Amino acid sequence: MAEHECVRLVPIFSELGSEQLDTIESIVRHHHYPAGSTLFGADDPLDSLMIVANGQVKVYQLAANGREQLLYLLQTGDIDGEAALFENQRRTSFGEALVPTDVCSIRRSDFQDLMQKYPSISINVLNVFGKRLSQLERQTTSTATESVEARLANYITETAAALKTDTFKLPLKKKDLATFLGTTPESISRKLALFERQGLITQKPGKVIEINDADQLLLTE
Amino acid sequence: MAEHECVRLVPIFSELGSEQLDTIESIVRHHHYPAGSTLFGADDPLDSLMIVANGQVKVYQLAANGREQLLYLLQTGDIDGEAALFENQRRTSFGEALVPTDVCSIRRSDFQDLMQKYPSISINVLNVFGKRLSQLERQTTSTATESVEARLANYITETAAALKTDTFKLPLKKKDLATFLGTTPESISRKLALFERQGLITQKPGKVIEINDADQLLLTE
DNA sequence: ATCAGAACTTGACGGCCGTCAAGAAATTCA
DNA sequence: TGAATTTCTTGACGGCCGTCAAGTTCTGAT
Repeated sequence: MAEHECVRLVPIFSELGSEQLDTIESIVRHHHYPAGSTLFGADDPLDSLMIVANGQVKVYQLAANGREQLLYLLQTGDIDGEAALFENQRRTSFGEALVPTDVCSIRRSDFQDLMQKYPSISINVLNVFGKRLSQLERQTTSTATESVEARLANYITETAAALKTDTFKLPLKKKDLATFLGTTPESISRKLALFERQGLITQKPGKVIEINDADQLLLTE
Repeated sequence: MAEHECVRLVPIFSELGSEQLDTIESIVRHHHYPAGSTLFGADDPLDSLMIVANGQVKVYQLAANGREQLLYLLQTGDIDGEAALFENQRRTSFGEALVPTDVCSIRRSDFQDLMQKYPSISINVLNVFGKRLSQLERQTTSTATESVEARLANYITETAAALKTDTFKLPLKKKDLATFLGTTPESISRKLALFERQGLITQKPGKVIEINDADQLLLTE
């Protein structure tokens, strides 16, 4: 892995010059996790900011009743760790590598120093947090007020829109998708079968979905 | 209303000196809203950071199906406006004054200048956002995976814990509480009656609730 | 204090969807 | 490639809870 790879790839450091990136690189720690492993505790304490240098990470939260909820699917370049930024914040979520994943971490105190020194970093982090807040607000509203059918229809059209294609492969297993949408794998199977019967989508082998009628899909209640 | 009242009362400006607060005060705009009015559009554009100087504000979001979801209940000193901080962010939520409320607002560009000049502000805002993110993560998980009964029990114990008392008045009408918890007023009535029958709480006139068995309440599934 | 309107409670009913189970399909690993 | 394991699908069933309705209590304005 080339040096600087990780810090140069993260949007939150985008305004910084080469020397400043070198400084940051010197305080960053590198880690590698095989697919399926848990990024948590171990040699990576909870009070660090994590940067996904390469790979994919699922971020879960555990509910009181033992169920888990998929909160985020982090991609290369994404960061995680609200917990890294403040004291007295108990982390209740945990990450799991979906594929072999490289991660860089910066300790809380180091990162706070950086933010003091380079205000642009804080502002960039604020942007990230703001987007995440908006996303979570929509997700909360959605799971609280809409049917499973509507949530799934919405997820499909949003994913297609993000990928700018009508035919795409679901990036998650049904079980993960279920915990993300606040439902069960069985319900997802059923609803997809329903959409297909209605002619709204076509299911192909390998979790591939083709959208036939995006407009009608969005009208699903 | 005394000058400086609003900027001096907000935690995000807590590290600043008196002169700096004067500077900020000069770019702040003051507003007053009677109880029940909507803080939105009108003379207050969407691209401002809002500070609740005095009063209470409900922040709602509208779902695709027309239902509304109560996201936050802002108190004096709280801020709102992720939307204020980035471009290209469509606001989907709206605020409503619960009681007569004073609000100060700072325009996005002004606030961004402030953050560049005084890094402590960004860091304080990050703290606020981080807490809000954590709260929303828990709320999402809760509405997605737990029963109405468990969510209500949890809300009651949390509210009591926050107020450090076992007897307290519900701060919201049942309808608002319902949209906050992702349920209906009828279900809340029923579940409270159930808790009372189980001896876990006692309901008194005026939306006052007394908790008799907090431990058992938390075990509700 | 009185009264109108809002908020709340309670019952009956029905549908959505979660659970359990069993068989089919797909993926992984040797 | 072939077998073992995981994932997925489909059916049957039941319970939670949302909806509608009607009666009651609460609240606030005159």
